[in-house]
Amino acid sequence: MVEFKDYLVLFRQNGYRLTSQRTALLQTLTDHKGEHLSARQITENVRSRDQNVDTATVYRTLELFTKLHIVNEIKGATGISYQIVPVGDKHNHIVCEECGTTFDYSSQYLEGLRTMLVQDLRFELHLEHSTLSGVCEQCQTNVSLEQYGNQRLLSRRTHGT
Amino acid sequence: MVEFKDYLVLFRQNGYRLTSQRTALLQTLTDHKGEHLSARQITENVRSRDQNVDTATVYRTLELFTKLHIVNEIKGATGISYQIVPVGDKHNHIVCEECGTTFDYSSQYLEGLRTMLVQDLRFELHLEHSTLSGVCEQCQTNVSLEQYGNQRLLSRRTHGT
DNA sequence: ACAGCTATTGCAAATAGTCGCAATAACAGA
DNA sequence: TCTGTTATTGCGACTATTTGCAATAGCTGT
Ligand SMILES: [Mn+2]
Ligand SMILES: [Mn+2]
Ligand SMILES: [Zn+2]
Ligand SMILES: [Zn+2]
Repeated sequence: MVEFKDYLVLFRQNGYRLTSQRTALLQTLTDHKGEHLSARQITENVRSRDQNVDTATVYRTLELFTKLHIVNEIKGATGISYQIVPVGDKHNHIVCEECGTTFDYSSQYLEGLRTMLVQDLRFELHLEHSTLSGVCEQCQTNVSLEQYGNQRLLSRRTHGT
Repeated sequence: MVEFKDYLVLFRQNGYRLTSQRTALLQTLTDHKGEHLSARQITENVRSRDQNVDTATVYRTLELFTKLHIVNEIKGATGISYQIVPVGDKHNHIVCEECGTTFDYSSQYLEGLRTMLVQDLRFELHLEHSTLSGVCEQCQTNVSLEQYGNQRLLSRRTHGT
């Protein structure tokens, strides 16, 4: 309650209101700091505290929180997930296209890119929440990669059993 | 038909088959090279050539093509869109969080990041298809930005009309 | 050209996510 | 504390995306 004073200020400053539903969402998200929660998981958890919050409200709230940078929207292999923005632990995500694992890495890696984009394109990159993809170390060795033009291929040769 | 020989090889090599539906998809996508098409647009266009392709097939095909890097999946402000991978014109996307515009920029900007991730984390980044977000030049000047902790806020002060 | 194997498809049913709207509840101002 | 304004919510309807399964059609080998 009193912990969310910062959020309350943030809401007020932008013309939004702090409702019981939003508080429930914040509670759920902070309780699972560091985890990647799906919309469904969030809905269920929120409902365990505030009986009948509608899914529409959850989605609308998640969208708002994302705009306000209260949460990060992460597009992993299993779909979209959310996590409260980790203060003091700014990290971004890279997803392995082979095994689907999501890895964290420091935002510092993006500083160079950020600088270049600002200089050349005047575009101010937000580096608190991005998801890039590629192939992790393990999958690079396990899998026999091949070339097709300039692109990597799937390793899988046969389907089914 | 004969143009898609490369894709046929790609399919075969990985145990996939070149069906009439996949050909229709390829046709549609190449016809709109450079554009960002929604699943709906693709479905409609595909149906104009191959009467009754089901939406399920379209989604499944799009997923396959994405895995094979035949198409890029782009998450813009209006939702998800697809485009056939542009050979010789490798570019990535940055979306403005304010106005929703999607901008293209050369993959070269990501080379530095790619090198670092390989060296430090042994993660092989795929830089043919990424979408980052931030604020474009126009919105930076138009909008009065404020600070909250370390994060940028929305500009909007009041809602409604 | 034919046969067998199995990847792929359409269909239908299930989920997930979105939207308009009238009722409600924050909140700024008195 | 009371009041007016309007952001927000729940609900129902709607659209989008996913999934299981039996029928179909690529493809490889003969
Ligand atoms: Mn994380
Ligand atoms: Mn583009
Ligand atoms: Zn992996
Ligand atoms: Zn903009």
